Amino acid sequence: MKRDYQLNKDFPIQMTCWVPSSKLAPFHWHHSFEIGYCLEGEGQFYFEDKRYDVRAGDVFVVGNMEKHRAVSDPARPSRFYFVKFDASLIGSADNELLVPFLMKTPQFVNKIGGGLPAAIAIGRLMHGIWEELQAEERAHRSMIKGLLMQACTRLVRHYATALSPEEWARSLQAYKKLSPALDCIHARYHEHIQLKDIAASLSLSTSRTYHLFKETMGEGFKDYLTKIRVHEAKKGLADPNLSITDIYLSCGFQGHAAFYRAFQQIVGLTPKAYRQYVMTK
DNA sequence: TGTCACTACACTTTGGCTTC
DNA sequence: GAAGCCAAAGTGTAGTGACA
Repeated sequence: MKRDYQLNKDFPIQMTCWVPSSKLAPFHWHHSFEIGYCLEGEGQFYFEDKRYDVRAGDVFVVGNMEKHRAVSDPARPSRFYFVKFDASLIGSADNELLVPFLMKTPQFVNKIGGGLPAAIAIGRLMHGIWEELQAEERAHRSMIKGLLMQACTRLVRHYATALSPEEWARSLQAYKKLSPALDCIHARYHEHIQLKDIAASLSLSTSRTYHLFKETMGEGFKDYLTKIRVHEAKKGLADPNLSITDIYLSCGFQGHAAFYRAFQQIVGLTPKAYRQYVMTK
């Protein structure tokens, strides 16, 4: 099934049933949060430098802008439910539910093994969301939101033991504080924005903003901004009618050299090679 | 149009320190 | 503990040219 990363602003949730290729694809990422549930088969799931074996029943937690990719075992291809959603969908009700998606420490384990109670419960909830999305019965959006919040609550309870209450509260507080800056970046990535602009939106110094950003997001401002721009460029490259020049200019890159370097560094392919890769899929 | 290479310079990042 | 200030180091970008 084709993966489309555009979420409906009206109801920002999307679910797909996906079979990863047996060939290792380039890393991808998105602004939305994501929960994956392996229905069957085997394979591997990669997050930057982390690698997890995949079995039926496993649950995977993907934070926003977290680079990830999956590969199927050729003999036993894996099949997943993936639900993507915007933070606004559940954050407006209870910000604490977002914390498992914001944990960026190297010790964080993205996988919840299939036999664990949290994975079993989340698997049931994912089936429920899928059925609601297929049936589209009256008030299905409320039902889906409820199921998603239950799934996030299971994640919160599962991961609660990984952090002390103080660390948990600090993580949440930092995200709340940084939230206007993240909104600003996502609204203005195509402009020539700088750290000082983000600092201004938070009424903090650039130095303090840098430290806050790094602590909360696990990476620097520039890296985060470049990832968003490359992500948008990838979407543009999927359209053969757009020239590469138009694409990089519309994504906020000031010149072709900067674009090519950033794209190759993050995706591992040149823009042209990536376009060919997408067209042959 | 796409890619690569180079330089100068602006900007970001980092760490230490101070203040509140 | 949170936040700001500062300076040095590191990094990225703009601009340009060459080549396929």
